[in-house]
Amino acid sequence: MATMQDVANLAQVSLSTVSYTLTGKRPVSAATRVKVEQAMAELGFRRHAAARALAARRTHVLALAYPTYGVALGATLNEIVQGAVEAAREAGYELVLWPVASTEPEVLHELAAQRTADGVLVMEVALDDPRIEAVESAGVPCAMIGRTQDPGDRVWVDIDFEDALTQSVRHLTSLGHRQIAFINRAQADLDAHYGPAVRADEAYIAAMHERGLTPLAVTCDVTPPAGRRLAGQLLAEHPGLTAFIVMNELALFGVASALREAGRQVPQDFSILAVAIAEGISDMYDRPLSYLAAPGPDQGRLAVRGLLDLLDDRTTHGGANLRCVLHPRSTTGPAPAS
Amino acid sequence: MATMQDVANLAQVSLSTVSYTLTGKRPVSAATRVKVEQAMAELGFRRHAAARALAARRTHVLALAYPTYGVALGATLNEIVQGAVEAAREAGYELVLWPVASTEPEVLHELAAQRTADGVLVMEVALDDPRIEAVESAGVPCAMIGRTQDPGDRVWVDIDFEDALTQSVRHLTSLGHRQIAFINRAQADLDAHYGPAVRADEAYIAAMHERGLTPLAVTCDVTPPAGRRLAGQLLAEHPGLTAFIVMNELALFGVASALREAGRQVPQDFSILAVAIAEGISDMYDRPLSYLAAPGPDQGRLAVRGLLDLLDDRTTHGGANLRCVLHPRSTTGPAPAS
DNA sequence: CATTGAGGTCGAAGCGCTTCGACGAAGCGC
DNA sequence: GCGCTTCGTCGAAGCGCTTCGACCTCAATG
Repeated sequence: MATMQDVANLAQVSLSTVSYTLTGKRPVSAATRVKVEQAMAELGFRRHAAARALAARRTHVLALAYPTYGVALGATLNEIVQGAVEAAREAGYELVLWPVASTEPEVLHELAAQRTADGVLVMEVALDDPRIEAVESAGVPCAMIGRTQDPGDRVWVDIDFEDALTQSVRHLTSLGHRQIAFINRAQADLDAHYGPAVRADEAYIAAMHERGLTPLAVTCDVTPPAGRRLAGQLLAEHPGLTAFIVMNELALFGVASALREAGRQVPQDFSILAVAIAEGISDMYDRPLSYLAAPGPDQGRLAVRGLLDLLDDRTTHGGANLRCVLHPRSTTGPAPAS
Repeated sequence: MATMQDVANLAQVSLSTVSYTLTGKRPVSAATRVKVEQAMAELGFRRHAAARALAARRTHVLALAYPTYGVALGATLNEIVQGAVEAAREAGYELVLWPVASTEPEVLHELAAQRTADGVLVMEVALDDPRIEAVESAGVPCAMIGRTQDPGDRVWVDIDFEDALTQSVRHLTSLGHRQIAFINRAQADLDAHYGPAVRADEAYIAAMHERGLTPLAVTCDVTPPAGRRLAGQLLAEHPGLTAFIVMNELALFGVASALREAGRQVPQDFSILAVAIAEGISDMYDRPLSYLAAPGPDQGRLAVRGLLDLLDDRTTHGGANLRCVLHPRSTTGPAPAS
């Protein structure tokens, strides 16, 4: 592999000049720049990442810690990753993923302490997440996707679940629905103080109460059969229901089955509104789904920007609460005349 | 952050002695070891990854390149990642994920050329995948999960789809089924020469012909509604069908809906056998699913081992074709008497 | 016309580790 | 008791970069 010295020799300039052409931290004449660039091209030169990191005290790597709990990196998470990768690349950083269970923050601490990354994005943050402390105690800056109970002046990017659920209830009530059930994530998420589940739950209940309606909030495992079973049961026990708000990627598909089996036509007899899901998921549905789009790519992008600001102490700390955009398509309609 | 010199000072030994206690590449007396370890603990010392990588010419990082096409890192891919992470950690390596579209091998080349990883695992390999060349041309060893048309003497770990489909057809025919359809991945996968889709298709057809049966192989988008639509159509057009072999994580759930809607009881009237899916998916099904378990964790583990062998030139090149294990549970049963 | 300052380049000093050669102190066979 | 190897330790030479201070040149300034 060609080193910078090789490039310098071939271009007949000094080592440092090559470095400055690359970093742009000092001016370099056009003529020299051309010589150097030709030499680099000829040798197929690439900076050695470790050497650069050591000398510059900066790795140009950002890590994204995602929990390996549950089934998989779903579509929503995937969107976040995409956004983060793009934003990082634009700034000359690489993004790497650290699959680390949220139950083993020590592993995260180890990783961070080795300084292989300049900053860490922590994903799927619980309200009292030990991982934040694990990273920060290693002296590595960190940004949250989601947020803890008290984020302080840390960098975070979250979805505005209060707004999302308020919008959902408003949309459905404006269509005349009164008995609206909310199908949340799994009970385990609620128990683990997983922010989205907790906040959505509270916001839904508040929004219903505000309108003098009786909330019906339930949790559901993130699988199609669980959704089907649960929805079937709800339909049987609450015959007056006319709409579901679903914040559960996979249960969504089971809910659709249950409605078909119960002989309910969507949206004539029944409305379904999906909350905070990726566009990709909405396309997987069998008809144009009414949904509130999760701002996945923006979450990733903003989190990276915030983290980079922190690194370069362009001090714009603080958080962003991103709103979901309502896309009313054909699974929500006027409440049936009872 | 404490450096190795700090540790050496505190322990009153030389820098190199500290290094040798850590690497074990030269003997260190028990007394010294204790002193050094105490000093390290006291200072909270951790090796600086970049410095180590530069000096040792080894980053102790393995990268896993996974394509960002499609919806997400599904359960199967997740399993592979888990296995790989574990195997890497056991060997003192870190695993990082590189989300890189398979359509932009240049990005992969760039990444590899910077030598931020000692080796690259390439996932979801197509039969003619440009990514392999992209990595190898940067002088970085690479291992495949899946394999190209001609893997040469490269390291690869694949699923034995020939065997899996043969087992599937055998299992169902031994139960008396004669009209068995095969629901493969998406047409796009077949068009992209994605190995699993291609090999499974061929193997299914061969296995059916061998038994004098007429194959019915179809492709299906990886979504529940696509599965439902397709299965519904197949049931209508081929009333004699009594079994589906499904190699499509999400379509599986749609297939189940279609059967319910067609009034077919599983397994009395109809059998479903899922192929090469993660255990996690089988648990998501609404009854004990008959399936051939994908050896996900083993794939990841073996690929990492193979790659590490390559790095340390413990020359055990070559590939491994892993078999799926049949778990006959309650979605397959004797063919209905016609 | 001397003075300043910016543009452009170079040499050298590290960054925090690994590893090589060297060296004294044991331990061994004969 | 002699050389021999092995053990345990040290000092120093890098690994391939970034960056600082220094230096030279050539306007522009008053």
